[in-house]
Parts: sequence; structure tokens; C-alpha cells
Amino acid sequence: MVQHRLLDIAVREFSLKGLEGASTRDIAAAAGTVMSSITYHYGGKEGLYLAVADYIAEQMGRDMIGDPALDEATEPSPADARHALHHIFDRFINKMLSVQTGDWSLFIVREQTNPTAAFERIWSGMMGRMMERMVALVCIATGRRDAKIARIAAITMLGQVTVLRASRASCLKLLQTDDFEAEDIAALKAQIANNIDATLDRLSAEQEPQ
Amino acid sequence: MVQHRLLDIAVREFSLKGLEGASTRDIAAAAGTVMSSITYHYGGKEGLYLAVADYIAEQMGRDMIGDPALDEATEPSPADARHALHHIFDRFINKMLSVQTGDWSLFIVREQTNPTAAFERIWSGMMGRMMERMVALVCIATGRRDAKIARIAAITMLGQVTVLRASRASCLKLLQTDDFEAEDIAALKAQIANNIDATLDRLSAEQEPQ
DNA sequence: GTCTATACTACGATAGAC
DNA sequence: GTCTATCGTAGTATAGAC
Repeated sequence: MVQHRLLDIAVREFSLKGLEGASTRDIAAAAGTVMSSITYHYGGKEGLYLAVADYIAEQMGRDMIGDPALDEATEPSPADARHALHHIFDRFINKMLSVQTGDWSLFIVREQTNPTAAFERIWSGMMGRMMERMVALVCIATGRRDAKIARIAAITMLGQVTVLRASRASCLKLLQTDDFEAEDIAALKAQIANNIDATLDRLSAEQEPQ
Repeated sequence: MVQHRLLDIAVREFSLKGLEGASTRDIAAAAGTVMSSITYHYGGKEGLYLAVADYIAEQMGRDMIGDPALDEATEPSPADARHALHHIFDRFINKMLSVQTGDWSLFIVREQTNPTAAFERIWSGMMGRMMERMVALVCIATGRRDAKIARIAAITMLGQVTVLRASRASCLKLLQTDDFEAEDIAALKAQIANNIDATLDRLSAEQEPQ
């Protein structure tokens, strides 16, 4: 499939060089076709860029969706909600450490710091739903109704995971290694899980002001 | 100063579009000069890129260096080390939220996920020293000698701060606002400070295995 | 659907005027 | 130091052959 190959290459190119920096000729050549097929399939460079955004949103959701922990229909107990959060973050950490994620992480960060229409597509897909679900689970797990503090707590949880990608080189420097090793990953997961529990415990203990 | 104007523009352009995507003509024009002055002052596009890396390293260090908390000569008490960590992170959060940081955050993330020679320059500057100091302070604050767990803890602390930049749009979506507001910032700082304390407490309590 | 051919614009580097 | 002029290359878009 030409379109699939084009997308795979385009993800890497747009991620690394941005919309303006990437070359449609290079992308087409690397995909084994010619530039004009981009015009045909996507209407041009910008169309391909948006298609990449959708593609990334789908890729990101693929391993997250279908997870019962993310099923918004269920209303779990506080203990179940806590367990679901741990489950989500465990998957999330694996995702951040996977090599494929390296291809599109910069794409997302670019859209995070300088959003275009592509960010809305990504957020509207899996990302927004996943994050709102996280907030809901924090609320349930802590027995709090005020979502504001839950949202802030979710942000700090999120950061502990995304840093593994967004600050990958610094993390590796700190761990004095060239690639994340199994024992490092296990220690990181344990540390993050502990931090999540500590945050949930504190939010549960502090009585919600009325 | 032409060089200073060139650097200011180049930071934004290289950050957004990367080395290959940015246009020297555009940078020069925005700085009110012509492309050949980049050749004259920096030897070419690549020279300007590296100069930008140095410039960013300096900018990042400017508000961090000179901080007594970062003075590596001193050997503080555990309580002082904890206090110093809080001080560093408070400054760091302010930095991540400042508008100027938006100009070069993508530059750093790009180098984090796809390091070039520019990353070494940035790490060799303030960044590496700051992070190693953080690890040292965590060790002192927790009374632990094994730096590995301290390094992993430092990574999770770091993530809670950098997420405000690297996932800015998502954070704002979660907080349901268009820009970080004073009360959100206060709540974020409190949450992060609490998380840091909880991590330090846990590492202090768990006896170091011999 | 895929490719060739073509038109036009913009790129970085460099040489040389002032 | 700063600029103009120019070179060779590479960019996107489009029309049309097959």
C-alpha cells in the first residue's frame, strides 16, 4: 500500500523537521514513489501533515483503547479506580519507552508547544479521552468531587511518564546509560507507581473543603 | 547589535523548524539584515545553530546559576538539601512557565529526542550541572548513598516540571483555560512540592539495602 | 492510480563591491 | 562589517500521458 508507506515515512519526517522543514520529494522517494502521488492522495503537503496527525492519534490509541480501565461506561470503586490508574500508567510507560514512539513524539511536542489544527485532531482522538478518563479515575480513587485538584494531580502524574520521551537524552545521561535497561525500567515504574499512590493517598486524606 | 538580533530570531526559527527546516534568509530578514551576514558572523547555518545552542544554555542557566542552592561546594544538612531542592524546583517551574522559555523549549526537546552535537553543548552547560546537583541533593536529603534510586527519583521530579512546557497544550486543556492562571500555578507548585516531599520521605524511610 | 514534464519559487554558499 | 549578485540545488504545484 503506497498510502501506508507514505504515512510511515511522513511521520518521521514531519516529526523531525516540522511541516515546513520536511520535503515532500524526500518523503515520496523514501516511500518508493514520486511527489505527485502525495498530491493525489492527500491534496498536498498540508493534507499529508493532517493525515499524519490522525495516524498518530490512531497509533497512540491502539494500545490504550479497548482497555477496560479506560471504559468510561463503568463506575468503579475507589480501589478499582486506583488499580485502573496504575494499569493505564503502566501501559503509558511502555508506550513512551517503545521505539516507535520515538518517531512521533516530537510531532506531538511540537503541537503541544505550538498547536496547529493538527493538535485538535490528536486531542479529539484518544489523547483527550484518555486524559479526561485519568482525571475521572483520580476523582473516584480519592473520593473527591472537585476536579481541579484532580486535574493538577493528573498533570504531575502525566509528567513523570512523558519525561521519559520528551527529555529522553537527559534521562539517559542521568541513568548513565545509552538505552533504558530492564532494571532501570522496573525501578522507574516502581517509583512512579509509588508517587501516584502517595498523591492519591494525600488527596484522599485531606478532606475536601466545602 | 546585529549578532544579538540574529540569535534571538534564530532561536525561535530553529526551535520551530529545526536545523534543516529553518531558512537563513528568513532569519536574516527578520533580524533586519541579509543572509550573508550569517555566513560572516557564524560561518553558515550550522554555525548559527550551534551558537543558538550555546545561547539557550546560557539563557537557561542565567536564572539558575548564582543560586546558593546550586553551589556545589557546600555540603548541606538533609533539611537544607530538601529546602534547596524545593528552591530549585520553584525556580524551575517559573522558568517553564515564562513566555521566553516557549521560544527554545522545542529546540531542547528536539535535541533530547534526536540529539546532535548541540545537545552536548547544552548538557555541558548549566543543564547537566543542575541535574547532577539535584541528584546529589536528593542523596543528601534522604541520607542514601546509592545514587541510582536518587537518579530515578530526580527523573520523576523533573518530569512534573517539564511537562508544563513539553505538554503545555494538554495541561491547558486539562485545566480548561487558555493560559496558566495564578491560582493554577500556586496549586501546581503546591502539588509538586508535596510530591517531592513524599518521594524524599519514602526514600528516607526505606532503609538502604546493604 | 501512478508517473513524467514543466513552471516557478526559495534555498544556502560564495565572491566581490563598498 | 554589511551589502549585492549570482550559482547550483531543491522546494511545491499542476497539467497531462498512460
